[in-house]
Amino acid sequence: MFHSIEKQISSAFHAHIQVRYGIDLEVAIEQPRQSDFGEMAVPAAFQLAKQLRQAPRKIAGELAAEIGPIPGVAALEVAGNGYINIRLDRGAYAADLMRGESPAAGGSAEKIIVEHTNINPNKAAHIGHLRNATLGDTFVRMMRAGGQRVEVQNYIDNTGVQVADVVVGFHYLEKKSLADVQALLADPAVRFDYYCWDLYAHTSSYYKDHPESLPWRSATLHAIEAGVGEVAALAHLVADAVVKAHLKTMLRLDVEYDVLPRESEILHLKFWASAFELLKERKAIYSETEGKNSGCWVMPGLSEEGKVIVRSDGTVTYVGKDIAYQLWKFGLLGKDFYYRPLQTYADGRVLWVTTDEPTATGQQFGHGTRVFNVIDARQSYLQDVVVAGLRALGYNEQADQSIHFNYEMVALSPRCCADLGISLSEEDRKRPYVEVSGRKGLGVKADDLMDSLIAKALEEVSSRHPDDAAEKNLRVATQIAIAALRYFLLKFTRNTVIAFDLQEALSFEGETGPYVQYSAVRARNILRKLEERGEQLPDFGKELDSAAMARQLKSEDFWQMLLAASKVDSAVESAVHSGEPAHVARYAFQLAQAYSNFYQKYSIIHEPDRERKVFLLWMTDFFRAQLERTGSILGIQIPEYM
RNA sequence: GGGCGCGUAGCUCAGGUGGAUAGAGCAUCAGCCUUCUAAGCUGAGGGUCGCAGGUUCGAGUCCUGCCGCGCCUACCA
Repeated sequence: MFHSIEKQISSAFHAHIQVRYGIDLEVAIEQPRQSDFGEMAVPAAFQLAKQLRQAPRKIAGELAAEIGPIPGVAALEVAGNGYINIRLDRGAYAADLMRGESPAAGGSAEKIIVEHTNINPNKAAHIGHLRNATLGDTFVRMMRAGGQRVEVQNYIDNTGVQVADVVVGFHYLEKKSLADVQALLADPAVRFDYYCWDLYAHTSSYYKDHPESLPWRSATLHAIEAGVGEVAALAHLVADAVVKAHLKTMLRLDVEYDVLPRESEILHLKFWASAFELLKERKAIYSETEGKNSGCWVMPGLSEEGKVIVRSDGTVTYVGKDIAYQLWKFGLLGKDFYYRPLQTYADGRVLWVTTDEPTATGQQFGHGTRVFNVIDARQSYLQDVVVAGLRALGYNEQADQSIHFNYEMVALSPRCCADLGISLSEEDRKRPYVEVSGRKGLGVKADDLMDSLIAKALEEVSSRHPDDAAEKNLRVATQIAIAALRYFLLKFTRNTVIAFDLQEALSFEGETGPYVQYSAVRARNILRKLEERGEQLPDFGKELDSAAMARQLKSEDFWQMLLAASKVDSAVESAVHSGEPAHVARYAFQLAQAYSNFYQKYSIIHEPDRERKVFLLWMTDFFRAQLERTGSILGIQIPEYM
């Protein structure tokens, strides 16, 4: 609503300036810092001042006097040394809001692919993975809210070194057979992903103490790549089981995917071979004959010595496979996966996984026009190599549409390490934060964190609602815990290193997810209480015409609140544009704050004046709807009670 | 050495394309529950926006240099 008026005003000024001064000016609309300056401010006079060689104030005066009426606008005022401040017609604005907005047309031909989560399937997910998944999932929700077509991919590297290391742990260190590991999986007392977490750390430290055992790793990798024998079967067993655990962990956060492209299929379907031919044919890589990279296929340009794509032993590096995958995402590889359904989510969405066997499903993925790779900032260099690869192949357009949606890592604060009983080296203790390391087994497991949050929320909920069923309280506590976690991970902008602090993450007060939920729950409570008293929710359309709205909105307080609540779309759109889910989180908080304030200040159900009461109820209902909508974009559900 | 990022209140962080008196949460202090849920609300204190220049009507924001911190810079992923 707010957004469409902004556009109207901008184009009205644009047209007028074109006619009056013959200047084609992109008219910006700002929001005044002080609310009593009006709802919008046009700084166009400043921009014109240079070209016209006149004082901004004088130009602003001319513009305001001559532009004529603009629909929805009540008044134009010249202020400061050249701002034109705009006051909207409040009654008309509110009446429009009540009528409901015309849904965003959207529906462009664009198909956006977002790849996120991408956890190596060799251990339990940790807090760093949660930041990735939450960021990716929220960004997807933001774009889908704007009517975009988005496909979510979660890449599974089920044949890599990390999986191999856990297999080494089972096979060489623990001397477990395939059947032994199957038994382990069947044992309900064992959390398999946690077991692997420890085993991975164990194997890593074993290599360190016994470097002579490193050939185990390459032998295992070769067996996995060849795809035969017990070791290969073991690798599949481990990876599949851990993937299943990750999906379950992510589902707790309401994170869903459309497809899991797996490295094993990239291997078996020879995606790399196609990409390799393409790269050679178009001279994007060359065979190095001297220096330290002698015998390798190298991509030039990125560093002095170039980036090795194919090692001297003929095996391809990770980046090479990534280039093939990126080509596939754009439909440029000339090859495709086959797919089979893996599971169906509660909302009906089907999750597919790649396979190398032809299937009759007719399902298709990929062929995107834009690709977002949600990958942490430490991998910027590799992402640059992938994009450079596309460019070297002549795919400049796709290179431009390949976006590394990067974010900084989650580290642990020293206090957090102390709380968790993690002992630090002398060196680490001096640092502002400590990097999470799967290899060292250093980190906070995602499920443990969620469990702590739920336990804490449950304590609160049951003390407030001792009479409600335990099962119901648990459901509410879970919703609160997840909201707290998602909000915590989203409130930081992407390039901020999160020094994870348990105390802070466990907080449900102030700028948190539960605060947002609480505000919406209160709004709902009022509407419910009204019905419990035997009153009916008024027919707002009938009782509040624009004249009534205008009377009520003479109150600056009400007007400012309504204005704030009507900006969901512009907030989300600008957050999509800047690629910052944190901006949506912040907006949700501001919305909640505004309603909390309103709730505290005005008595709604007990308001004696009928028109005012109906208006207050309408505001309550409007806020409720806007809070729920913004919450759902953040992946935050509003509980029944709190 | 090179590349990227960061430095804003005691702490943790926001501050689209330069714009009006630099904001929020936490913490601290002082108030508000017989009245729609106190996971809340009101108020107070707290700032040389790392430092120094530059660009202009105007700089936390743009440019240069310096200082401090982090990440990356593998024939690991």
